[in-house]
This record gives sequence, structure tokens and C-alpha cells, in this order.
Amino acid sequence: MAPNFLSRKLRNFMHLDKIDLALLDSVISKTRTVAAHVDLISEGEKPSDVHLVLQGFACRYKILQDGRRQIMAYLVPGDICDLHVFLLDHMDHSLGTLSTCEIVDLPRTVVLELLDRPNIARGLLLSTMVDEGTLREWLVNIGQREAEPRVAHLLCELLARLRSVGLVSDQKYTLPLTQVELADTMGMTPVHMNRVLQSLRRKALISLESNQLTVLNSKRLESEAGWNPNYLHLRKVAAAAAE
Amino acid sequence: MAPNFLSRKLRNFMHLDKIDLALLDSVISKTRTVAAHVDLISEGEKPSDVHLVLQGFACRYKILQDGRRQIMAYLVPGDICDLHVFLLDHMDHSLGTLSTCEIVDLPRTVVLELLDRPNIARGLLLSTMVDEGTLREWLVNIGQREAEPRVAHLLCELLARLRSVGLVSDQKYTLPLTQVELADTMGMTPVHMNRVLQSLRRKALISLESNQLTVLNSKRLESEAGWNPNYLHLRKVAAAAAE
DNA sequence: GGGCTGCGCTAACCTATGTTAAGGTGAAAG
DNA sequence: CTTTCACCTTAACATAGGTTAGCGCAGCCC
Repeated sequence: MAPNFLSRKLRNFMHLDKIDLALLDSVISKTRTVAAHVDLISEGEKPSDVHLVLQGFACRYKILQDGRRQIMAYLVPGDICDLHVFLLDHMDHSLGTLSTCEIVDLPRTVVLELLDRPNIARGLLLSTMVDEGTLREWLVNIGQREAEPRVAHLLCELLARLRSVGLVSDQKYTLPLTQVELADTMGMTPVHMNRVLQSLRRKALISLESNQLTVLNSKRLESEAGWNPNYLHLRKVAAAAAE
Repeated sequence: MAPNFLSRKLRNFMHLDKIDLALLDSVISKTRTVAAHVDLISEGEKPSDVHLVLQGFACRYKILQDGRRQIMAYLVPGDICDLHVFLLDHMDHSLGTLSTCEIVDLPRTVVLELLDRPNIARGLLLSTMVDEGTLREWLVNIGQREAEPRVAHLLCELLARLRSVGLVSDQKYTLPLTQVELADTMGMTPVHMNRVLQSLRRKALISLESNQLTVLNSKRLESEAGWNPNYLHLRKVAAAAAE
């Protein structure tokens, strides 16, 4: 059975006991596979389930009148979205897959069941707050940093986030995104995104081919990015033994 | 006594009964005045109280190593920040005043008291979600829009938000910010901020003098901005009678 | 096998925005 | 009354990043 990325993630924040872990395992049993570039829910719709990503990359995004798209968040394995979404009666943005994904739809009742377990509840709330912090950091990133440090920052963040759920080995992770999608994330054009990636490669900070991203020199990449991981609030539990 | 901006705001989302209103009134009795440009809490500190703004403008912001500042949110009268902040053990950003402010510090116990009233709790949760939606919209704004529509968008948002708490009359509101602060909000330089404001004035879309902003032509300002207020989720209760 | 199509890459050119510098005004301070 | 200081304003110049266009390659369909 696939590792439970949700419990892996929550254990970055909280200790979970056997019962918690069993509940989390049961919750992810009904997976569905969603193709790339498919909406899980679209702007304007009434939210129904909470979505949990177990594999692949999904995102939040908005499309403007003129067709420009801004990707506002990546959802990677272990990420759960919109814990409290039931309160709203229409989505003000869309949620869609970027790559092929394994998704779990959590109906309201199941969410409430999870929130009944104190440590799971705290973990989920904390990870919601981390999502918000991440959003704020993205705003800073786009508002203040020039293109190259901006991209470097994103790559550092993904390294940290994916590592926290065990998806990094050897400073390498899968980045199943096209340059157009990266550009729409960073608020720049695909042409410029390409220029930046070339430059990062030329400086031997990263390598990226066929969706495999390797951080070749994390020290320098981080300093280029002005990287400070405090907003991920990951220091709580140092060790996270594999399942 | 000053109007209770918190209950005004919550009544945009939920119906509140007499007991709710009385509780909200009692909660805002211990106000303190904070001078402009003072931190309510700084990055790295352990959060203690939840802060409520009753008058003036405050903001969330971060400062980068090189001294650049990004303002990530405005807190205007009625805004409450970080309902769940007690969960975190250090702030990943700062909270500070922009103008002179009236602030209420809500200790944990008072917050819990508020959350005990179901309609207040739902209202607070909803307004937290609106804050998040606003943050996402700011990301889109900075990521995708050019300077002039970007500023126009901010001014439209403030018109809507301040109107929802009764602080707009005659398409006019108080904007107690310098052009430097506006620039730090919009991810641009003060010089360019000035150019944009001049241009909006020349087009007779706004007037702005001594911190009074008037929207002269909201139709055209909104179309310039690509304005869509759906993310404020304000349509719930149409009427909001004054206290 | 030939033609699409999506994606990465590059070049030449253009423009929105940043940079630097300096003058003007009004309010506060001495 | 004079000085100072914060803020607004404008101008001249510099550049990061946008725009447009085109090539090459790999995978896929017929």
C-alpha cells in the first residue's frame, strides 16, 4: 500500500497515536485518479467535498478576463485543501490538477470525524495556517523579488515541502510542471521563465530534465533566493520515522 | 460611544441576536490607542493576544534582508486578525499600525468566549476565510495586473470593504497612507506609484488629497481594475441597518 | 512514415517600471 | 520667524522583463 502522505505530513506538527493513524489510513482508502489539467472544482461552484492530494501536483488558480492565469498555490501529496470550505456558498477560485493525481474526496462527515481527534484536528489547523503563511510568502516573493531569486525561492520551498513528506532523495524531486505553468505561478512570461531556468542551470545551481529537479548547490540556491523556511513551521517534530 | 465595527462587519455574514451584540460590545470596551508605525507584534515573537482594529489602518508585512518591505494585508476597522494564532509558536511576519489606531487586545479566553456563540463563531470563521480570499486576490493582482489596474483594484477593494462597515459616504473614504506605503503594498516603487496616481487623477477616475480618496467614476475605475468583488463574499445579508 | 502538436529554446526588439536626482510645499519644532 | 523634515512631484536615464517570431525535437495519431 502507498505510504500515507497525510499522516506523514501531520506528524511534522503533532504526535499521532495508533488510533489517529488508523483513522487516517481508513480515510484515504477510496482514492480516485484524476488526469492532468482537470478541475476538481471551479470558480463559482458550490463547494462540496474537501480534497486531499495523495499523488501528483494540483493547484489553486484564477483566470482573469483577458485569459491571464495566476496559480496561487501548489497542492502536493499530503496537502488537504479548504478545511472550512463548507461555510462558503461559492468558490472564489478554481482547484485543478497540474499532473495526473491521486485524489481523495472527503465529505463533510469524514472531515468532522477527523476533527474529533484532538491531535489530528490541531495538525490540520496548523497545516491550514502553514498554507496561509505560504500564500503570504508567495505574495512577498512575487511582490519584491526579481525573477531569478523568485524562481530560486519556489524551488527551495518545494524542496522543503516535498522533503517533509519523504518525496526528496538526493536533493532531487519530481516537478511535473511545464515552463508555462511555472511562469503562471511566478507572474512572468514563459519566455522569461525559460531565461531564468537557463541561468540557474548555467550557474550550476540546479538541473532540470524530464521533470526531475535536482538542487546541485543548495547553499548558493538558498542565498540567491533569500531563503528562510520559518513560514513552513516545520521544526516541531524533528524525526519523522517512515511508516 | 463609537459604533461597534466588529459587529457591523460580522452582520455582513450572519444574523446576530441581542446576546451576541451585547457580548461583542463588552469585548470592545478596553480599547487602547496606538501611534502610527508601531508594531503590534513582530516577526519571530510568540503570539499572545488576538488583535482587533477599531479605528485606523494596520497591516501585516514582512521585511527582507535587503530592507525591501512587502505589505501583505490591510486591517481596517472591524478586522480581527489571526483567530487561531495561539497554535503557532512564532510569528512568521509582523503586524503594525500604519496610522494612529484604536486597538483591542483579545486574550485567548475572550476569543474562546466569542467562539462559544455559534453565530459569532461562524461569522468570525467566515471573515477569516474572506481574509484568505483577499490575500489570494492580492497575489493575482500583483502577479498579473500592470501597475495602473493594480492600483485601481486596490482602491475598489477598499471602497467595498470600508463601505461594508459604514466608512464610505459619497464615494469617499479616508486613506491614511503615504505613497511609499501604497508602493510597498503594490510591489512597486514610490516613484511609479506617484505616476500611477497622477494618471488616475488625470483620467478623472479618482481624487486624492490629504488622505481623502474619492472615487469619481466607479464604473470606469472598476473596469480599469477588472474588478470582481466575489472574493469578499459580502452578498449574504443585503441590508445592514445601523446600530 | 508523415504530419501534428506540445514543449523547450533562442533571438531581436520594445516598453513598463526601476533608478537617481532634485525642487516644492506644508506642518511641526525650535 | 526660520529651520527641518516628511511627503509629493517631476525629469532623464537605465534595465528587467514582455512581445513576437521562429526553430527543433519527441511523442502521438492516422
